[in-house]
Amino acid sequence: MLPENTRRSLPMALLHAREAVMARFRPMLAAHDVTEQQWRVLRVLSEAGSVEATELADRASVLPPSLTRIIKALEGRKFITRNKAEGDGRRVVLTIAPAGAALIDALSPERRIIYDDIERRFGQERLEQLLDLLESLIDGEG
Amino acid sequence: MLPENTRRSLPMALLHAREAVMARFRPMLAAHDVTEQQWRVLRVLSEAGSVEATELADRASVLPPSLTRIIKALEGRKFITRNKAEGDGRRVVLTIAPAGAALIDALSPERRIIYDDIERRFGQERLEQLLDLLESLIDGEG
DNA sequence: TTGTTGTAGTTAACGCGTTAATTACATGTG
DNA sequence: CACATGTAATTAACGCGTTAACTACAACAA
Repeated sequence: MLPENTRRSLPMALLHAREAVMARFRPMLAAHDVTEQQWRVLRVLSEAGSVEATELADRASVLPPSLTRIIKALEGRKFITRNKAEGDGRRVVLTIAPAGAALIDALSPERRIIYDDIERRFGQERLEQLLDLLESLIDGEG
Repeated sequence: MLPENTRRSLPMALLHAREAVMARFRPMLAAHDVTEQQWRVLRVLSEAGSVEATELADRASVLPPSLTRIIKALEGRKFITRNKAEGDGRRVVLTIAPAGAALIDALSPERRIIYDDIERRFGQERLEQLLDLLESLIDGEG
């Protein structure tokens, strides 16, 4: 059956929900001149150290063409470094730089506050339930 | 508490879930040379007939600058018509045109099949549950 | 070695999201 | 009326998503 109104349309609901959540994080990122996608890339590198471009794109949920642009931007600001992989001239290895790690650290407290606030307002149990459903939807449809 | 991995990060989960769902609809829209946003605008106009730009942007979840571009594209293909509101020269009134209505009708059967398939695979009860949680998240955070 | 096939990244083109600035018109105040 | 303020829509600028095309390098076979 077709959704009779957009509010009960799954794609629309997912879009709005994401907008609502990201609205809380956007000001923080904007204040440090980092886009949402750049932030995801930095976080992955921060957790993993050095990662090859393909794996980085996958883990940060960014498409290869976007990653190319993001790398340029982050490298220009000395947040990351870029090197060719030894043994395979096609591959590129990205590594977090001190300035990038510093940015992650600087934003962590604020991130935690926002996360905690969402969890408190929405309810921890329902948040887990929502994450379970989303995870299942992703696996079932992906 | 900060999510320890991206899979349990709410923004990331919402992004992936939406990607997974939209992947089912994208080929249909691409086959008719309509973007996701153009499709949303058309659907709103199809349901409501004539709508002013501001309300249309709101109901289709599109920002005003995007709507301006979308209107140009849809008007160029004679899917909609654009007129100034009588009594207020600033406002713009959009109306669905026959070609636009025809596109909606042409895609409806396929839409239904996709929706039904998602509902069947994910489970109708869990779908309702997910929509409830999303709605609540939107209201609580928006 | 040469040619083919495959893979990793990049570039290009187009559309949308986002924010800020701008234009056109409306409304209110003096 | 003139002026300031407010509102609707557009334009501009920049970045990302998406797809396709392209470059560079690797692997393999003849």
